[in-house]
Amino acid sequence: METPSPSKHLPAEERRAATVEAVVALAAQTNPSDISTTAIAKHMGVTQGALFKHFPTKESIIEAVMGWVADRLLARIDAATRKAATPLAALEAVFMTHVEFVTIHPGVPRMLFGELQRAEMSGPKRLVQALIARYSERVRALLAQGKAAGEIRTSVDETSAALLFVGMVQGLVMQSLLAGDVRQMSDQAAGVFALFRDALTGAQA
Amino acid sequence: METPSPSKHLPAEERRAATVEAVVALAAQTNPSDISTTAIAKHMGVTQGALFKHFPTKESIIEAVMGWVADRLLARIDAATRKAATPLAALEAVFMTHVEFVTIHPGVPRMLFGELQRAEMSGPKRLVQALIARYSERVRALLAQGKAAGEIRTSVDETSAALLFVGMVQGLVMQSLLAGDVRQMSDQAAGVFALFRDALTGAQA
DNA sequence: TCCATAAGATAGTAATAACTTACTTTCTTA
DNA sequence: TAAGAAAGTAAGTTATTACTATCTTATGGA
Repeated sequence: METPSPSKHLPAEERRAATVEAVVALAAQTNPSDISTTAIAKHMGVTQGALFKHFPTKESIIEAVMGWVADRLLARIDAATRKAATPLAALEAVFMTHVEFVTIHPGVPRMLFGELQRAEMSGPKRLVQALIARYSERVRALLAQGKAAGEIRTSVDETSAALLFVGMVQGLVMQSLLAGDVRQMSDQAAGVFALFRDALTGAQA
Repeated sequence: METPSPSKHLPAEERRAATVEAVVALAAQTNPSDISTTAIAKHMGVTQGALFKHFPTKESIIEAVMGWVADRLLARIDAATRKAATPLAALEAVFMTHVEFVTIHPGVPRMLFGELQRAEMSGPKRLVQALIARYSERVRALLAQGKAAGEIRTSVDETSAALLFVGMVQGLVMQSLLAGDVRQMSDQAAGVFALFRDALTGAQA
């Protein structure tokens, strides 16, 4: 379970990074809401108190994790967008990239959702809201470009389509939770996106 | 916050029902994972220990809540199905009924999702899995009927469409969490379902 | 080589969790 | 109307939580 454990002492920056990765790894197996600081520390092969040499609070750890997620996910989908030939192809690439990301880090969507439904406005929650806002903005932009390029019907409501887009990911995540297995996601993703594309382009009966 | 409080002593059956309703009410405002037995009891105007006169464990309380949800939700969507003229109309009625249910009980989908991502196979989790299985089965049956009636393209993959269906609800729930307001859901629901219908029927460009 | 400091270990703290025990109040009914 | 059962209270228990104070060890530069 523990990391290969390089040396016992790590410079602060690396220890912080290792902490974030430990949380992401734990979230893949455990309910995010009962990831304790003790569990994080044990996963890193370090005592619990040591964590607080690098983070003032547990919340700041979660905040770092959310920042990590936002950076990585947005970078990936931006890269996917750049490589795509058309807006519609970009939407598909973004979707597949997102699904792949979730497949690699199955705990991430659970953590995002968990933070979102927190009642009080915490630092982590703010980061998640910002991430989703930026993500939706990109999806909407691609939808608009697709309309301009004549790839997408102009009658399509962009707000609804963007919501449907993120809903598809949520649906796949839920399905993987039901099956207790994350690998099938990629297969199902193609079929689901095909339906989405039909809705956008106007499918043939 | 507390219930109008009828009398201090309630027969066991009513107390159990009141407990379930208290949890559902609390989940609307609080993160389900930190609904304590103390909070439940306080919301009912009763001491914490009193709960354990009626439930052996906290898990059994959650289990009762999940049973309550399954009964009510399935009854509602079955009623909606019966009233609808065609399979496609039934799908829309089921969707709108589901959204309405979530609007009335905003904490319910959070609880379901929270139980689903529990690692160990608990009693509540089993009930949620059963609920979703039965729900998906109904959706799939309507899709098949729609195909037979010529309302839905035969090329539509039923598994993907069913997944998309539940994903739509998830997406709406996430959106309501972002907005911190559940009322807009019903409005957005119509637009999202319109896209879904386009995908099923083959929309006109 | 030695020492200042960064990083970690050990062993605490108070708060809160679910659950229990011993006792009391209310309701039912013979 | 009195007795027994059902329902509730008050005050505990143990375990776990995030966090901290004190002490030890490893690392890198002069």
